Amino acid sequence: MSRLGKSRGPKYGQIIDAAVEVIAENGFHQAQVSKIAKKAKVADGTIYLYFKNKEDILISVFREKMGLFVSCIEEAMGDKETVEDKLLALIETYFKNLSENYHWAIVTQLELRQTDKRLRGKIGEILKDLLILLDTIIDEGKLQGVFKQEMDKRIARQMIFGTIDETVTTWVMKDRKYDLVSLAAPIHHLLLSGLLKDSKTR
Amino acid sequence: MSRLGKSRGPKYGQIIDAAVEVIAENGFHQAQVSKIAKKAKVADGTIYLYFKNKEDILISVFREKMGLFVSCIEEAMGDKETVEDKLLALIETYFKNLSENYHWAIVTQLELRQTDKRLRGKIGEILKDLLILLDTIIDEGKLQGVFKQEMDKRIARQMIFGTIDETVTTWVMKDRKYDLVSLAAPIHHLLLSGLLKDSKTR
Amino acid sequence: MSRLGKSRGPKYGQIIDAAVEVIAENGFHQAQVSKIAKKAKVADGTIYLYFKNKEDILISVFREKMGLFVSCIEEAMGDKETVEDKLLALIETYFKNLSENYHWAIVTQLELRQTDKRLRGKIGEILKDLLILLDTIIDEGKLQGVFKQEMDKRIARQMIFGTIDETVTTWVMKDRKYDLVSLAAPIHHLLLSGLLKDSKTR
Amino acid sequence: MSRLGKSRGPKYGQIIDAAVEVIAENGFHQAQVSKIAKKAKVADGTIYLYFKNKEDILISVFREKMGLFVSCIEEAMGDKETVEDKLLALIETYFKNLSENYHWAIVTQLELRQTDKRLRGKIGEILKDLLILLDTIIDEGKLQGVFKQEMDKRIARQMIFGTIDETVTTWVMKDRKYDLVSLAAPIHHLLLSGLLKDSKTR
DNA sequence: AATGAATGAGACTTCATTCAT
DNA sequence: AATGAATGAAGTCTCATTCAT
Repeated sequence: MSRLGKSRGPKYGQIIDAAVEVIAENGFHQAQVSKIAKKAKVADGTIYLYFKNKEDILISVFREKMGLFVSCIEEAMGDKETVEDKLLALIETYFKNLSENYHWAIVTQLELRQTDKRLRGKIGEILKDLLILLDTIIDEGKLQGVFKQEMDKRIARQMIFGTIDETVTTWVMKDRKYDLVSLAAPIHHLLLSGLLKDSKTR
Repeated sequence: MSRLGKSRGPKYGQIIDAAVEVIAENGFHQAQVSKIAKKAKVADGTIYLYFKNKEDILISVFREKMGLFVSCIEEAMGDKETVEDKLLALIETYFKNLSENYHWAIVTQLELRQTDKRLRGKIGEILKDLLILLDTIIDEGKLQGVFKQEMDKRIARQMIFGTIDETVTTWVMKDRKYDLVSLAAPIHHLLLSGLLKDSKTR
Repeated sequence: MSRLGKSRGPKYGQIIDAAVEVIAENGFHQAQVSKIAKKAKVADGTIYLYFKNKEDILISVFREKMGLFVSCIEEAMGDKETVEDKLLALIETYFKNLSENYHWAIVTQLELRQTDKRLRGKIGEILKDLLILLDTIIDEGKLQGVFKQEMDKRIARQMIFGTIDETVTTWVMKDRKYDLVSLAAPIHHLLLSGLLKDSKTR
Repeated sequence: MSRLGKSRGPKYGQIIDAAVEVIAENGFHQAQVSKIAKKAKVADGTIYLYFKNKEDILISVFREKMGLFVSCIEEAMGDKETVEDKLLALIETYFKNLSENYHWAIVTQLELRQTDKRLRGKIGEILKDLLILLDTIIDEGKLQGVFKQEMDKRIARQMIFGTIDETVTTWVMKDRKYDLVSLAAPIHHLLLSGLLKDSKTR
C-alpha cells in the first residue's frame, strides 16, 4: 500500500472528485465504493491503493475540498479593510462557492451529516479551520470597538455560522429555487444590526 | 396496517418512547428494530402491528415528540405581551426542554440527521410547526413596528432558527459541559440587536 | 441472537451435519457459509441464529463430533480388563468410527489442519480429551507393571497418537484403498513390542 | 516461464529463503506474494519470472529445503553400521535440523499443512524421499533378522514417521519449551522395544 | 392481538497476477 | 531482466420484514 502515494498520482484526484459526485447523486449511504470506482474510471481495488478504507475516502474528500473552500474565503477576506466588509466577503464567498458547486453543496449540507459519531468527529476537526476564520473576525471586531464588547465569542460564532449554515441547507433542500448569493447582503445586515428597528432603544 | 390505530393500545406509546431511548443510546444506525422491541418489551413482530415499517416509527417518534415540544413552547409564549418576550420565551423553553431531556436532544440534533433524503423531507414537514411559530413572532414584530420593516421574513427565520439550532447542536456535541438555558438571554439579545455596538450608527 | 438456543432446535444439528459434509466435499477453504446453509436447507442468515460466526461453526462441529467420538472410545474401553486390551479397543474403535464416517475422517485428518493458529489452538483444547484417554492407559500400564517403568509418558503418548494419526491420514489420502480396521491389531502389536524381533535381547 | 531456470540467477534463492521466513513469521495465509517479494528485495512482478505462480513458490520451497534435509539425514546415516544406529541417526539428525532452524520447523509442521488437497498432494510427492529412507531401514532390519519378520513395512513406517512427526509438532506448538534432540534416544528405544516391559512374555 | 424464528439481499476489502515501461 | 501500479473476483455477516402458530 503506497502510504505516501496518498496525495499524488492523477487517480487520487479522480477518485476524490468521483466520490463527491457519487455522494451528491446517490446519497451518502448509496455511495458504494464500486460506484465511486466506476465513476473515477478505475478498478475497485485501485481505490485501496490511495485510501485506507471507505471512511478514509470520505475524510479525504472533506479535507481536500474544505481546504480549498477555506483558502478561497480567506483570500476573499484578505483585501478587505473593515470587519464588516470581511464578514460580508466571508458570507458572499461561502454562498458563491456552494452556488457554483451544487454537488459539493449537497454533500456538505445534507449527505455528510448522515455519518456516525466517529466520522462526524473527524469532520468536526476539519471544520475548525472555518470556525477559526469566524473567531478572527469577531476578535478583530471587538478589538476595533466595532462589535459589542460584552459579547460572548462562542455565542456570536454560533449565530453567524448557524445562520449561514441554515440558509444554505434550506436553499439546497428547496432545490436552488432562488439565488443564494443575493441573500448575502441582507443576512450580513441582519447579523450586524439584529432584528430590531434602528430607532428602537436598546 | 393500523395507520389510524396510531394512539390505540398502550404499546404504541411504549414503542415510541423505547425508540427515542434506543436511538439516543445507540445512535441512529445502531437502532435496530429488535432493540426497540426489546426495550419496549414487545415482540419484534408486534412493532409491525402499530407501524408500517421502520421509517414509520421514526416519523411517528418525531411527530409525537415534536408536537409536545411545540405545544410547550406555544404555551410558554402565550402569556407574554411583547414580541421580544415571546422570542425569549421561545428560546428559553426550547433550551429548557432539551436540557431536561437529553435523549431527545441527541435524537433531534445528531441522530435524526443521519437519515436519507426521503425521511428528511418528512421530518422537514413536521418541523414546519416550529418554524410557523417563528414566523408568527416575526410578523407580529414587524406589524407592531418593533422589528425592521424591510426585513425578509425567511432570512430572519433562518437566522433565529439557525442560531438556536447551532447552539443546541454544539452543546450536545460538547456533552453538555455547560448550562444551555443560561445562553438564552445573551442569544436573545444578540439576535435582537446584532453584532454591532449600540452607539454605532447604522 | 439466541445465545442459549445454541444447542437446541433441529436446525442446529442440521447445520453441524451439513458443515461436515460441505467441508469434506469441498475442502475447508471452499466451505462457504452459503454452501453449508444450502446443504442444511436453511437460509444463510439462519446460521447466525445458531452460531456466532463461521469459526464458531467449525469449533462447534469439532466439539460435537469429537465429543461423541471420545465417548464412543471410552465406552469400548470400559469393559476391557487389561491395558493391552484397552489400547486395542481404543485403536479399533478409533479406526472403526472413521471408517464408517468418511466425511468426518476427511475433516479431521485433512481439512481441519488447514486452519490458522487461533483456530488450531481451540481445536487442540478439544483434542485434549482424547489425549487424556491415552494418558490413562499409559498410567495404568505403568502402575500394573505391564509397561516400562522408565518410560516418559509424553513420549509414549506421542508414539501412540502419532502412529494412529499418521495411519489414518495415510489411509484417507490413499482414498480408502484398503481396510483401515484390520490395521488395528498389527499396529497394536507393534506399539506394544516395538520393531525388534522377540528373541532380540534388549 | 522459466521452469528450467530453476537455479539460475541469485534471485531464485533469495525468493525461496524469503518465502520460508515470511511463512514462518506470518503464517501460511498471511504470506502474501508482495511480502515475500519485499523480504527478497525484488519487485512483485519479478517473482513471476522465477515461479509460475504462488503455489509454485511453495512447492519449490519445499522441494529445495526438503532435498537438503534428506541429504543431511542420509549423510548422517551413511557411516552407521547397524540398523538401530541408522534409525537413531535418522531421528537425531531430523530433530537436530529442525531444532537449528526454527523457521523451517514451523513451516513444515504447521504452516504447510494449511494447504488444499492439490498442493498437499504435491508436497506428499516430495516427502516420499524421506519415507524411502525409512523403508530402507526397515527392509535392512528385516533382512538382517534384527526386525520382526512378519512386520508390515507400511505400518512400521507409519509408526516411525508418525511418532517423529507428532513429537516435532508438539515441540513446535509448545514453543520449543524443551530440548527436542534429547528426545531422540528415548523415542528410538521405545520404537525398537515397544511399550511393554522387557520381562513381559509376548 | 401477539409472538419470534426464519428469511435473503447486499457491500467492503484483499491479494494473486498482469503488462506497459 | 526488472518493475510496481493496476486489476477485479469473491465471501461473511446484518437486519428489516414476514408469517405460522
